[in-house]
Amino acid sequence: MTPILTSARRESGEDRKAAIAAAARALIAEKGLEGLRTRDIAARVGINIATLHYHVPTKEALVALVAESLRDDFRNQSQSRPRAGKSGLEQLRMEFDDFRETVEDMPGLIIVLTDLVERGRRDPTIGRIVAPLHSVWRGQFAEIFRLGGEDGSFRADIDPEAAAVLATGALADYWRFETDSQASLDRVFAEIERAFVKTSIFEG
Amino acid sequence: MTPILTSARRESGEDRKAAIAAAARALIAEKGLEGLRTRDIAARVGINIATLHYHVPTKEALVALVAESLRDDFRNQSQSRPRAGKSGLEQLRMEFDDFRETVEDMPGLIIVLTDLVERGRRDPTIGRIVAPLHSVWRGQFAEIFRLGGEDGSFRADIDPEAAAVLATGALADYWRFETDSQASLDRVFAEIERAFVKTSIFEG
Amino acid sequence: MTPILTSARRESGEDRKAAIAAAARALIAEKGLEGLRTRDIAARVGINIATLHYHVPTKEALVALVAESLRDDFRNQSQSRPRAGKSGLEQLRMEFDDFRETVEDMPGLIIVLTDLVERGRRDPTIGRIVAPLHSVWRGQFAEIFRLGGEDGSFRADIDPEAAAVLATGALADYWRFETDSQASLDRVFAEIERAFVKTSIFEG
Amino acid sequence: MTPILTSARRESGEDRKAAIAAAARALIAEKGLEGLRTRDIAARVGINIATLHYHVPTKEALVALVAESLRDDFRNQSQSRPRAGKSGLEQLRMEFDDFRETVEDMPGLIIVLTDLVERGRRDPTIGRIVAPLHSVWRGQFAEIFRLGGEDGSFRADIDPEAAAVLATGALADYWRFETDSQASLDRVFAEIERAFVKTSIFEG
DNA sequence: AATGAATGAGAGTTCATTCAT
DNA sequence: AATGAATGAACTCTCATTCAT
Repeated sequence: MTPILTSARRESGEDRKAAIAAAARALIAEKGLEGLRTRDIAARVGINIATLHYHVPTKEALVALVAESLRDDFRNQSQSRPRAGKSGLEQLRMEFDDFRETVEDMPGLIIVLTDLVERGRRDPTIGRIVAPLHSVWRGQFAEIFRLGGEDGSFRADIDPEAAAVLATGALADYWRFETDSQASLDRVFAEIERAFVKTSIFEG
Repeated sequence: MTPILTSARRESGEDRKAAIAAAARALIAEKGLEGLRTRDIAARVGINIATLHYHVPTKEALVALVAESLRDDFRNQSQSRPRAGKSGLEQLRMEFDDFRETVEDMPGLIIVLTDLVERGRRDPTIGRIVAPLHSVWRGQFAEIFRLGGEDGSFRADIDPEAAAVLATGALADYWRFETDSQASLDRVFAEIERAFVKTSIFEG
Repeated sequence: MTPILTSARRESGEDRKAAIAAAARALIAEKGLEGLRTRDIAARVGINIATLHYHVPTKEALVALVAESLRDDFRNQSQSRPRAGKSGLEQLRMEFDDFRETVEDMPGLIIVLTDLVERGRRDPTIGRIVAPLHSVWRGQFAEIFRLGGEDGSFRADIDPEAAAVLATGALADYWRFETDSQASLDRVFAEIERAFVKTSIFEG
Repeated sequence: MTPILTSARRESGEDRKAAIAAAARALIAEKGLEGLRTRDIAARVGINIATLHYHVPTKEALVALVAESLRDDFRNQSQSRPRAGKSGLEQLRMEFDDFRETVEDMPGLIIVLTDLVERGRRDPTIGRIVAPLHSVWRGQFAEIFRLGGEDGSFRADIDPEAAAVLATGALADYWRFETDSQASLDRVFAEIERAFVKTSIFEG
């Protein structure tokens, strides 16, 4: 993501912070938030621990930094595909594509997110940054289901918020336990579609 | 934190182990697995740390003990309601009741489970004990959906395994983020039903 | 040495003590006095730690017990060969045979002795028991050299005590570092002989 | 035990390491390797335990450090006296002087060496560092005896390696048990000389 | 902006010993 | 004579953080 090896002797504060966030994310993905050590981050960035603390004073601030970096990535991705004019079903499939892409390109991202969310339940500082992250994701699904309910691509009796819980929950759950079997991701996608798409009279 | 009065001076090994497991579960629910300290457990049980180590030699063994205690609780609950002769839909509703009951009676249980599952992904010892736990739960849903697909209470084109991912994912996801709003649990239940129940022609 | 496996439920105090001493010696030979753990001894004897403490109240007493057991073994061995009427050289060779036998039959014995001697320098209780042990051994050599000086098998100007230091030192030193090379033990024996045996005029 | 005044607040890493090694050696001499406690070393140096671990990460590394420090001291001493052009007997006497000097100036040194050698038999890491130490010492004696055998100051039939075992063994053994009586050290020296020096015909 | 050195607080674990039965 | 359970004291080691330069 951010150039790690470029660690010139004196870098601007923002560049360093970005490098630190990247290193922290990689390490969380590897060993979990629980196993995150400031020394490991410093080593990965190629700086001294004291220097790390110069840029990011406490570990809490560090986790917040990671949370922000994560949020930014999410924002960028969700804005990269134009949604305007698409039907609910089409947008749902775009979300599926996004998810698959994320799973493949940045497998760490979701692990890190899950970890932060969990911590956010105990640490309000983190909670305030991370909670929105997940609700934004779920909110996107809710919006899609609302739209699809109206444009007729989904069931008319759909409850957008509840349906979004099913969708995000399924994807997260899949991610947590199905890491290996790529095949079943398609089956989960398919089942989500069947769950919400309007059943024609002739299929019933 | 103050030693509970129930702690008689000398107890049988099994009783002590049970007390230790209970204390550990409570503490994990409070502070997370990450914040679990052997000294806190000992204090809660009302014994010396060395005594704790006498019964449970290492922290790893302790976590394994918690995992087993959790598994036993799950087993007991799932066997307490007779499922024989019920339709898929009826059984699904029984699962909902179970879940609501768990959420209300033992809120810690799911938190602890989630925490252990997460750790199980890195620690094979824990993984071996906990992974089954979640898959058993999902397996129960899969079985219900399979049955309901056949007895006509659910859609004929249902993919039981994938549907189970939706169901367990939704419940777990709900749990993780909706702790407060009791209301929406019903909406999630309802949406799950709508997602899989066979739509009559007249409703379509 | 002492039957270990015979551990019937209730044994006489003396038998138990002997078994404990034997187990302790074996363990010291394996892991050194530093690595000696009361629990290991108990396990080896097949009894509970509390039972071990019933028979031997403290670890210090245990080490003393081992020291005594060692001393008894030494006494027995030194009395097993009749020395009367032999020349100094002959008796020296008998000592060599004893040493080789000990090295082969009870390799642990010397390790344990060395360890105890070292500890005896700090712990007076042990010192009082073990110091004699080594000085008895050296005393035997001194006696032999004195005799051999008089009977003409050794140099007339030999200083028996100092010569004994050479002899015991050489054997102990050999033992400490030459564990593997059996061959050189013979060379050490030979050199000791040459060092003290009277040189005939014709050899000079 | 009270922090020594020499410990300036901030010292260079190498200085600290040297101070740590010195403190460790003193403590080993006092209480033995078995009784060596990291906390005691830190206290003696006047630093925090964590600081001790900053410089020497583990206890094993600490013992290795002590072993190296010992080796360096030995090297320095053995190079301080010019041996060139001396006869075997003269060099032997120089070794005696060295030994007496060591015994008087750094009584701890030999105790520590003995302790490390013993531990080296079980711990390969230490063994690799310490074993050479003793064999170097013995090697020096062997070299002297070889030389003296050739230059005629020692018996022609001397076995240099075996003779070296006698010499080092005697000195080490003397050290181990005669700590107090300075007198007999001279007698041991004298006996070693008589043991190997060529006997003139008239003395025989 | 950077660093080597230092630290307080605490973690899990070990061990000889004792208590109650 | 024997034991399961309990314990105090101590041990090595870890980690986020700070200080002096």
